[in-house]
Amino acid sequence: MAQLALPLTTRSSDVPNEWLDRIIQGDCLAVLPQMPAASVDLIITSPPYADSRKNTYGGIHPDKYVEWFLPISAELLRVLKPDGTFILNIKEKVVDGERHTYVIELILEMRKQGWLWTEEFIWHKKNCYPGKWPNRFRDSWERCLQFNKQKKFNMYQDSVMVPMGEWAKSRLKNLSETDKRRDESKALSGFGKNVSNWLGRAMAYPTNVLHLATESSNKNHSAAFPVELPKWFIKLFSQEGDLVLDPFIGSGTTAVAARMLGRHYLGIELMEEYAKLAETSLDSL
Amino acid sequence: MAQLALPLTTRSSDVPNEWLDRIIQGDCLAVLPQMPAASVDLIITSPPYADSRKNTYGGIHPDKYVEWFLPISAELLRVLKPDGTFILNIKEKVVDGERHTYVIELILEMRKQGWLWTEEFIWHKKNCYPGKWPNRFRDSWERCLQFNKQKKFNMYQDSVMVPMGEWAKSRLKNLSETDKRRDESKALSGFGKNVSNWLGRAMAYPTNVLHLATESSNKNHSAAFPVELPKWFIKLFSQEGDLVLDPFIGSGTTAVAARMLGRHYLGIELMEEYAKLAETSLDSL
DNA sequence: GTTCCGCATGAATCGATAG
DNA sequence: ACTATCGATTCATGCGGAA
Repeated sequence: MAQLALPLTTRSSDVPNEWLDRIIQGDCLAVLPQMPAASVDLIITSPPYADSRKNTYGGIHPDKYVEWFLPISAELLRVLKPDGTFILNIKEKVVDGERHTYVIELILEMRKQGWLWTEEFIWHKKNCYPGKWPNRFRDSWERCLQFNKQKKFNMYQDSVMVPMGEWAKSRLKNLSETDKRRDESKALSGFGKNVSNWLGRAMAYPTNVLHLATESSNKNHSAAFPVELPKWFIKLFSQEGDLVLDPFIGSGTTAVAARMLGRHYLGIELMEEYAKLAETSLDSL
Repeated sequence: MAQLALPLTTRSSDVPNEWLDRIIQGDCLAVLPQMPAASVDLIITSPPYADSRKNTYGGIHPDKYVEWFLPISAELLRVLKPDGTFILNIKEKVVDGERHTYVIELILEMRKQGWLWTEEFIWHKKNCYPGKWPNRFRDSWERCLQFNKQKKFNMYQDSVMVPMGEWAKSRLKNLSETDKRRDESKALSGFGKNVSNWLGRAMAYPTNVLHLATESSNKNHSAAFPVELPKWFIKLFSQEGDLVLDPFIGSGTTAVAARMLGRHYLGIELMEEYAKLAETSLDSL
């Protein structure tokens, strides 16, 4: 098991150590029922894609996807804290010339389980998979579905603010260098509320569209899910010391992101090969 | 009625003149049944959004949206040619803290009518509505759902190719995310305006994500969507002389786009005020 | 002519207030 | 309690006037 290397500022008080900072090799449907209820602050995962090829690992047939996932989402609902969030990264495959409906059917069924479908973020993959088809362009986006247990949940918007566009740029450009230095030092020393307010105007809250390139470096894992994606959601929906769960951790991206941000993690992975890969990724941090 | 001003190279041979290049004021559910079957090459529309407020025009209650739209989509299926395409621009509202499910329910019901859900394009609205809320970011995207009658349909991919020169160049530099997106959108929307600038550059096919700003200022009545949006789909799914239908034409954006591209149009609009506005827009072309 | 800057303007959403 | 209306919040864009 990977051991905790980076210091963490706080600990989730109500979760036994055995559920913290580990990669557990096994079927999440067998592991999750052993976890205490309401113990996880954030769940983020990218489950195996639907695949009609029979012999592919993790390939769930599109027609069976909803019934395969529902028992898992039921367990996730149980282990999530009331004010926690579940982010599901998913995209429907093209089957027989059509977008398959398993994702939208899953949303409807999860709502029946008690999940609230709070939001749908778009991950725009700037360097998407190349290719050309006669009746279709390259698919350059995926859904990041946000589910919650309650209308009130933890959200730390300030942690993901981004630089503003044109307006702030031109305003900042007009400041002389001295002004900038003076303002900066003022803000740092805690004085000059006006100035720090003003500097704060250079930052804006993001929208529900994320622009991230996929990572091509890691050829071992098929799902090219960039570490920036879980990092963004972890910053947005958890605090240091919180517990982040990924029931399909694959090569460990979510755990790496969590550790980099000082959060506890729990990763579950069915395939031994991937579970080992995840531990290796964590050890090299 | 608006008269045809720009020359058209060809004409749809099998559609009576009375259905060509007109804005018809009336309820599309009353007008469409009078149209010949299989007469339209492309349908593109942005129907009234769901709205729970009683006194708003066009406000369909979210819970009634699917049953309101299905009779219309049935007629659209009838009038569309077998190799034609239907583009539906739509987005779900937030109701009681959740994304409402009427859009995804509509997809499932339209498939039962015989529509194929071929693709889902994302329209990324660069200038989305401002605002701040404790549990939600600004919504900066809408769905453009593509439906077809057959797996084989007309698609003219070359007509929407984009230059990759500028985009590739900016990738090498360390531009901000906003700058990168701006360059990309400049390439998309600039096509057709400054074609000479792009001559000799490498061209690439676009993806299923469109970056376009909404048009707000200096228009008496705000156009629902930017004219570049219907233009893009009209170029992609029709040829000169084809017939483009918009059953909720509003201020006439789709008709303007069609005429600019040498396609026939038919616009239907319930509100007299908007129907007149659409004719005015067309006359000023 | 250019470039720069100020300003109004949105297919929104939440929370409080009022019936 | 439950529903309808209103005010506050917020930022990318493009126009028009000014340097």
